[in-house]
Amino acid sequence: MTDRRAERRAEKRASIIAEAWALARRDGLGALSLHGLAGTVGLRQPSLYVYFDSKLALYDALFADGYRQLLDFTKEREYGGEPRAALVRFLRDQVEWSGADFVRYQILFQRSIPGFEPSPESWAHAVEFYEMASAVLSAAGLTEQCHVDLFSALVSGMCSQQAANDPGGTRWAQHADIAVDIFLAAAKRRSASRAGGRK
Amino acid sequence: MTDRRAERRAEKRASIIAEAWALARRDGLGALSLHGLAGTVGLRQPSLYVYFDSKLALYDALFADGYRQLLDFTKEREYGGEPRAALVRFLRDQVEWSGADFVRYQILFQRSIPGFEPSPESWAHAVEFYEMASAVLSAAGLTEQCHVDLFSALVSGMCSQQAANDPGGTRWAQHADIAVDIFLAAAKRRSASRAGGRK
DNA sequence: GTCTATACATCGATAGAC
DNA sequence: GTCTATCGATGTATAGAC
Repeated sequence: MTDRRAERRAEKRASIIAEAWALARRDGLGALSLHGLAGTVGLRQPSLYVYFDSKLALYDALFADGYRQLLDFTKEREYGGEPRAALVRFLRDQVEWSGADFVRYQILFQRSIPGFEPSPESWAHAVEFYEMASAVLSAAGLTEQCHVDLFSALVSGMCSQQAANDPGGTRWAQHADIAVDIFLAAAKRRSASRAGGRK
Repeated sequence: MTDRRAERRAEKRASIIAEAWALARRDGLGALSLHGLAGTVGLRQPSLYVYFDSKLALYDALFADGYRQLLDFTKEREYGGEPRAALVRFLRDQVEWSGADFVRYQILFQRSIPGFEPSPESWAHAVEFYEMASAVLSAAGLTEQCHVDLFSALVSGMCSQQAANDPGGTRWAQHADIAVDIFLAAAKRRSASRAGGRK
């Protein structure tokens, strides 16, 4: 009985979040208002406080939901198998996923809302994702810290350019294989030069 | 006479812009308000309209001022001389410069203010900068379009990580030389494989 | 859980006196 | 060029009835 009630409540909360995404995509993340959001879900603005403690709590819910989407997306694909090919697919998928929704990218990876700081519970999702990502990198032989840092920066840059300049497209995603080649060659050279350093 | 008046006016405008930077750094770019800004420069809020047509015009002035700073910074350094070393210096300087001021990075390279679009005059500064930057790249032998795109994405990613996660530091800037090595090696391999393609 | 009503603050922008 | 005064809209949040 109480389960049923909690379930209804969770469904409604989810529908509010879904509308918040739509509204933010239309007007901009920073222009999101509780009045406007309430209107689109058939409520009055004060009723939103039944589901969210504050506006920042709503942003936090969006943040958590965005990472939840990213984790689902990443898990349902398999990045096992041949490591180099897996890394290429991973990179391309990440860049395309970022380009699919600019405001989602914005709230997950940019700090654009004054005063918003993700809660520890929401951060936990982010941490889980970064652990999955680094596993894919190291499986392909990208283990040197500086190479990992640079590759991460490259992923970040490709994603931001894709999201900002070619949303929904593949202008940067299409270079995934070349990007991986470049870095794996560097990693190989590095280990070779270390092995040959005795001469 | 009129020169004198125009000069005074320009000075005051510049001081308002300087205070706007300080305020945005303190409260966040999106939290900047004309009331607050007027207070810090010893004016009442309506008086700001003597210097800026609207709030978006103020953001546009910040955008133009930020690129002006970037152009000055880039021009006063010389990126002539040995091309590889020049590219390394260029990359390191750009990343450090981005990390020196997060809100400046934010307004120049991210789209975080709903409704703000730089004016054509302000965009001209941006274009001038990108022409300088691509000259440094091509001098070092980075001419393949996909390599240029990927290197640009890498610069963007290093700058954003530096600005967001280690402002004022060198955690990403210090990898400039390795980053350049990686890309120049790729460019060299590419041209070599093309030359040997006849076999 | 949803509503009405409202408090209370802030904001951008304009009008008009000086 | 700066001011006072004010408009009008918007915004978050709370109190209390149902």
